[in-house]
Amino acid sequence: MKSIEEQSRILKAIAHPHRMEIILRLKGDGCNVSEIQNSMDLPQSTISNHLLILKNAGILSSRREGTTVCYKIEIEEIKQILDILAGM
Amino acid sequence: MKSIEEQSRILKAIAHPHRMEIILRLKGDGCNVSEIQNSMDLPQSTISNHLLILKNAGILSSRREGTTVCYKIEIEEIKQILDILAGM
DNA sequence: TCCATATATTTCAATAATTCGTTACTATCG
DNA sequence: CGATAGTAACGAATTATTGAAATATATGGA
Repeated sequence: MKSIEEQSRILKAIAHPHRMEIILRLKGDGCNVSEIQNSMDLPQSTISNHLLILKNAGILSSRREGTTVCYKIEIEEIKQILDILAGM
Repeated sequence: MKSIEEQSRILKAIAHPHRMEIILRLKGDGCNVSEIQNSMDLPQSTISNHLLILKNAGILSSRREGTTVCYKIEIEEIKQILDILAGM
């Protein structure tokens, strides 16, 4: 069971419009960075930065697949939280 | 259905250890500010500021009861989200 | 009205987050 | 090996958040 500090670090990582969009995209099939970039009108470095923040928070993992990198949601509960928010 | 921006504004308001503790206290019976202050070792102005942030986000409402002020959680979903986090 | 208690507001310094251009790395292909 | 595509890291400018002291306001009672 995580401490309040850990819980709030996770929440803070999600609590940003761009990062929420990124997670929503990863919830479906989308996986590599280019796809995310193409669907969001932001510079590559900005997307990469947000991905790193989510990864450092333990929310995403990444693995290289040849020349691209595939990101994936590691914490199931994150999806539940986004679902609750989406239904508000 | 709220926009991503609105959703992230709500999340951002919760995503702070002090504010999460405040919400946890309000989930139970606790209600007025002094009780919260006494159970958390923080200056009054700090608590008051956090309460304001939560109120501005629409998460809490307040009503005066004589000399004290009673706060209450207005968004049920917030409790669900905290429950999910607590179970992680 | 004056006081004591409860809560809110203002304000400021310190710190942290955000964005994005540029540069560096990594893997594949010819 | 050199070129190219995908991604990460660096660094600087801007903006947001945090915590707390000082101050203000509200309420009820003497």
